[in-house]
Amino acid sequence: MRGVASPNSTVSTVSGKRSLCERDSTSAGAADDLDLERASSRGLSDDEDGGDNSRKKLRLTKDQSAILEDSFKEHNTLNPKQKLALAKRLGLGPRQVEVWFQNRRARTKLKQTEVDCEFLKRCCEQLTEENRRLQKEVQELRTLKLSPQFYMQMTPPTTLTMCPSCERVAAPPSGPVQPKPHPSLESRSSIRPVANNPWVTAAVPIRSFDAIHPRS
DNA sequence: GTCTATATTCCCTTTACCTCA
DNA sequence: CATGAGGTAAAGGGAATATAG
Repeated sequence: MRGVASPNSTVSTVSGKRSLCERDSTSAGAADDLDLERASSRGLSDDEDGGDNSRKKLRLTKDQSAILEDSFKEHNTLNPKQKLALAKRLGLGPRQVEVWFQNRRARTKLKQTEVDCEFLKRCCEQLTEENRRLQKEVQELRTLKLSPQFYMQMTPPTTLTMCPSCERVAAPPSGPVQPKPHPSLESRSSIRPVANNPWVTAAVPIRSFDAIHPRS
């Protein structure tokens, strides 16, 4: 929910939206020395100094940053009262405090996105490795099946029932145990029988992992 | 009860400034 | 000293929400 604060917001930030340029007088206090310091270090030219609408990049002091951080830890959004109190305490404008919180939330989000990204990357790596291992296993089994000895011992081909939507194999019809069918299959009749003949599957081209993911 | 205008806040993107290697 | 990269304060715009008339 947005705009939580607006109902009892008797305090308006002068021009409604934006304009930090017109900082309220309270902001002059603590940042005074800082501003002076910066002004001197930047060597402001005389012509743009006076009625400037140029941005002044304010660097928050360590104390200000620490207080803001503490406040952010408590609650990452502010209601108008809290904002005003904090602004007063810091000697900043309410809009500055608001903007700081917005930027802080953005930083938090960015960091979280990075963490999530790392996590997904690791998941992907693990799955890739698992896939590689399974491919190898399939290859080995196929080699085994192709040997004459295996062929002689083979039972007659059976059929599997596969769910057309999720492609899950339901159950071998002639198996000793009849597991419960896939729930979605109970009311469906479009069941596609899949041959379990080893020679049939061979017709499906199985690309090796390296073929799919060529390495440079 | 519905509509509309206004105010406020939020998020996202961009810009501008500052610091540091 | 100049410069480019990275960090971040601030601006601008759009969307959502609340409220008053």
